Amino acid sequence: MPELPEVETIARDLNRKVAGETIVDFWTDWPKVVKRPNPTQLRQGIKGLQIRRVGRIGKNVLFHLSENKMLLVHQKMTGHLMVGKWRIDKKTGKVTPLGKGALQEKVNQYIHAIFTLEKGSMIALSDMRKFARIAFGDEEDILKLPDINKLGPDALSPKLSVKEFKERVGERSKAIKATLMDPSVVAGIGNIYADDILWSARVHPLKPANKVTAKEMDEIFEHTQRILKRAVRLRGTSVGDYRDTAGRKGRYGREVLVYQKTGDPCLRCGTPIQRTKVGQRSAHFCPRCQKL
DNA sequence: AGTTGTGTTGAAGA
DNA sequence: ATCTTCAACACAAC
Repeated sequence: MPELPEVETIARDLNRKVAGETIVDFWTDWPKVVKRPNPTQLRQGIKGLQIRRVGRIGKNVLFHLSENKMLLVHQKMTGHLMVGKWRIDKKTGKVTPLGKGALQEKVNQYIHAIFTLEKGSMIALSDMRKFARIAFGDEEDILKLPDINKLGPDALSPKLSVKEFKERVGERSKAIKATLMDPSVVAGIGNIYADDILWSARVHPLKPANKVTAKEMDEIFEHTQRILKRAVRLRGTSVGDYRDTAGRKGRYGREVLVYQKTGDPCLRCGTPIQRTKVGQRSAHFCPRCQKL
């Protein structure tokens, strides 16, 4: 479940580990993972390009490459990029991690794409549910893709003011939780953090966004910043199968406030946490603290 | 053994 | 236009 803090962690790790390296090969056993152009063209086009820098916009990982090329990876629900070494059996498509450690864990074994680097290490995409997508091309074309172009401001962008946040979020009539999670409104907030943010701000997840008071909106903005930054420091959440580039878990999961804590006492008032549906996603909240 | 739920988000349907 | 539902896919838990 890579949300903003998880993607940020991965992008930073990658920048530290592979910036300056040259890509010499690409392999996949799941052609659909390459959204554009196609696996063959990606393989040919990316050979010999150097990774200049790795960054992030919303939940997209962006590799800035030489010759003004760009590689975009969206990890979607269960995807995560790792750096290490693997043996690829090209006949059976079986990928085996070399060496011991976290990369041996089952959750890290659903590898469907690998970029080989000049010095022998690899960037691998493990994705159990195969929702992740890769795009490659000229930087200007990649940045024009709706994946990037349609995104609202990044939730942690220093340029995002309370005023703009209020204007964008407050004009929607759908539930505040669904609005916070809508990437075209604000980019980066997913289910886990939306639940924790709304609990912290004491706002009911089903309250229509345009009915949220100015004061509540201030609280939501404040807690969005605070919680996401804290989660970045803790290297994200691993409730399910998220792992960092070393295949290791994040630590925010240990201190989740309400997400998936149905029946547990509210940390403020002790009332059991309830679970409901917003859209077709679960939402967890305290029926006493969080007002409609 | 079948049903239900799981992070995302685009596209289709209303 | 705007909101809701579904689909992509695999697996664990009940």
